[in-house]
Amino acid sequence: MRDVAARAGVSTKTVSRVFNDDPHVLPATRALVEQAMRDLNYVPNVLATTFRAGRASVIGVAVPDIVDPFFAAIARAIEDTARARGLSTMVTSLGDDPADERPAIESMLGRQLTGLVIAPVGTDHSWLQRWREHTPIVFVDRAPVDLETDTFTEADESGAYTAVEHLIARHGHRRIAYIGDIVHLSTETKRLEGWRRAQRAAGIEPDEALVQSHVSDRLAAAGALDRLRALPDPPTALFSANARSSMALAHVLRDDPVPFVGFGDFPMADTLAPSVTVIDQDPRRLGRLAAERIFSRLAGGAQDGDVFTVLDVRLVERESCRVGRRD
Amino acid sequence: MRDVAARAGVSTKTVSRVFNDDPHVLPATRALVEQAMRDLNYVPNVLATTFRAGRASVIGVAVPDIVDPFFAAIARAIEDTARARGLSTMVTSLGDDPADERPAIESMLGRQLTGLVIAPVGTDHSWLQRWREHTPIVFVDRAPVDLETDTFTEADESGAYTAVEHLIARHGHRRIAYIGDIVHLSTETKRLEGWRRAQRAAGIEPDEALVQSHVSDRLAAAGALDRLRALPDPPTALFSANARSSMALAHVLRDDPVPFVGFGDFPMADTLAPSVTVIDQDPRRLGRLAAERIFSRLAGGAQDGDVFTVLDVRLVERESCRVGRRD
DNA sequence: TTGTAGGCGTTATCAT
DNA sequence: ATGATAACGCCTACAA
Repeated sequence: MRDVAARAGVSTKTVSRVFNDDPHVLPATRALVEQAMRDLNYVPNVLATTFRAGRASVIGVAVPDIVDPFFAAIARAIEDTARARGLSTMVTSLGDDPADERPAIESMLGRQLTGLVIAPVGTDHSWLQRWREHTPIVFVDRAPVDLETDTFTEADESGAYTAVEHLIARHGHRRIAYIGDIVHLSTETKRLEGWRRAQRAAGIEPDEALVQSHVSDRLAAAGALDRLRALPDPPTALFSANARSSMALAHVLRDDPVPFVGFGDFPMADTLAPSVTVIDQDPRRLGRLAAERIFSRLAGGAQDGDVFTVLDVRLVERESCRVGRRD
Repeated sequence: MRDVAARAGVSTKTVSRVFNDDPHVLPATRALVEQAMRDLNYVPNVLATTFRAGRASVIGVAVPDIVDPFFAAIARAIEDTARARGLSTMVTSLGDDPADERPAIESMLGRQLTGLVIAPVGTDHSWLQRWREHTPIVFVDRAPVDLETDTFTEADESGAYTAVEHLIARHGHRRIAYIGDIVHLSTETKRLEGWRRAQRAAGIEPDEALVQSHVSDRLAAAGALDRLRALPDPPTALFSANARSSMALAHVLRDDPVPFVGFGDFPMADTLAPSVTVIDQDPRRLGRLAAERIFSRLAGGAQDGDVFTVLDVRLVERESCRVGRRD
């Protein structure tokens, strides 16, 4: 910048002004500076600007796993929204272990981000309270534990209700298993509640023996199915509480289908045979809303307190809910 | 930091030393400073450190689309490798338009990254030359155009050869269509070469009428199939040159299967009916090697010039290559 | 072992 | 409309 200033015969401040489109620069001066910038192909030092501003023009995104298309879609939507405002995006995959969450997130927060979007895996978020003074923090998909902050989730309870109610009312099932993964997540507890409520509404007392959790891969899915089938009164249909479990189940059920509805769409769900009936979420919308919330906070939208927004979901009926019954 | 120094009754430099584990600090002094840091819960300003160092402790990742599991796996591997060394990762999705590539990448490079990994979509990369002086740049999956730099690709030509040779030698096909997407990518041109060579090796003259490109979604896949079927001598088998095309094709062929091998595994490929025979790549390995190359450059590994590494691929035989013939 | 001085590149403030 | 000065927080070089 100094070189540019020298070449144009002005001060560095004027160069700075030209760069920031400050109107208080004579057109002639501006042209001179711009020419000098071109000659030296000057690139402003973002690091210095950032340092001066005390804030990185970066939105942080912390999700369980960027390889999961659901979270990738959220990240992509945040990225697109951020880029439209000239910000970049920094991504972290948190992994499966709740204990790794805090250091991973704190290392992002230490960078003085413009904002942070979290889809958590942890069991406590009270430690985030002190960071909130510096950085807008928004939770997506999963609610925080022991912390109040902006949160965007999907209609977990009513979506699960819809799925289970569909199996009961439309397909006549009375024994419906619940297949889930990480029990402490708000998504899972809500969906389990929906599973219970749909049954009670139909006069069925939920049988906790039909609840299988920690189904995160195909092996676990096969194990869960074995346990269910060994029951004195085995289920005639399945409700899978998340896409990861659904994908594992779909594979295990490939040659021996069981009526089945999953929470969350996933790649090729509509191409499998049978195609999988799902509760469809909208991860892009989730990501966009989360990013926009950060910007509205920055613009002073903190006045209205924390928002807790629940997005609608809808049943996408395909084939898996009506495959021939077993037994 | 000033506050900590004041509270501990030392200079800021000593605080700095404590933070950086400088051995030249008396244990007593160290304890004093650490106590003060705790009291004030001091967090060092990464922005300032970064600025001072002139380099952000960040690895950039530019891929066509982070929602694509193949690129997400590359990004995840880079992230894991980077994090093991205390670096963060910044991700950009480049999108489909080659014209958007340069500004997207330059906005990352302006941040003085530690290194940048690119899976490009563009048609020219000569402009990257001048950035290379400041930042190690590594290409993955796809080779750069008009630029020499470290590159990690897969065995595109021989992988395609293997796939097509399998359809010819094992399944007796002589009319095998090529279904691809973006023609100018090195991956696609190499795979097309492999498609040609496998046929010539079997005494078949490749028929360019069997080449369909721009198959990026289901609609395009259906159109390509229609055109192929309208041929006087339609193909009896298909080779899909990338996972995106394969997923689209698998959907369109769902109720009317055609013998089919795809380049690149994809989610649920082994669960579809028929399950899809693919050439399996290893995106995690690609990502890890790319990240490690950046670190070895930083450590002075530039001496050995640019590397151009080609990773092996292997055929994963499933069902789709041997479904009943159409004709 | 500890402290002082100075500068990284940019921009806000206050003059002119 | 333009410029001089100082400051952001940290760390290197050097001095004590």
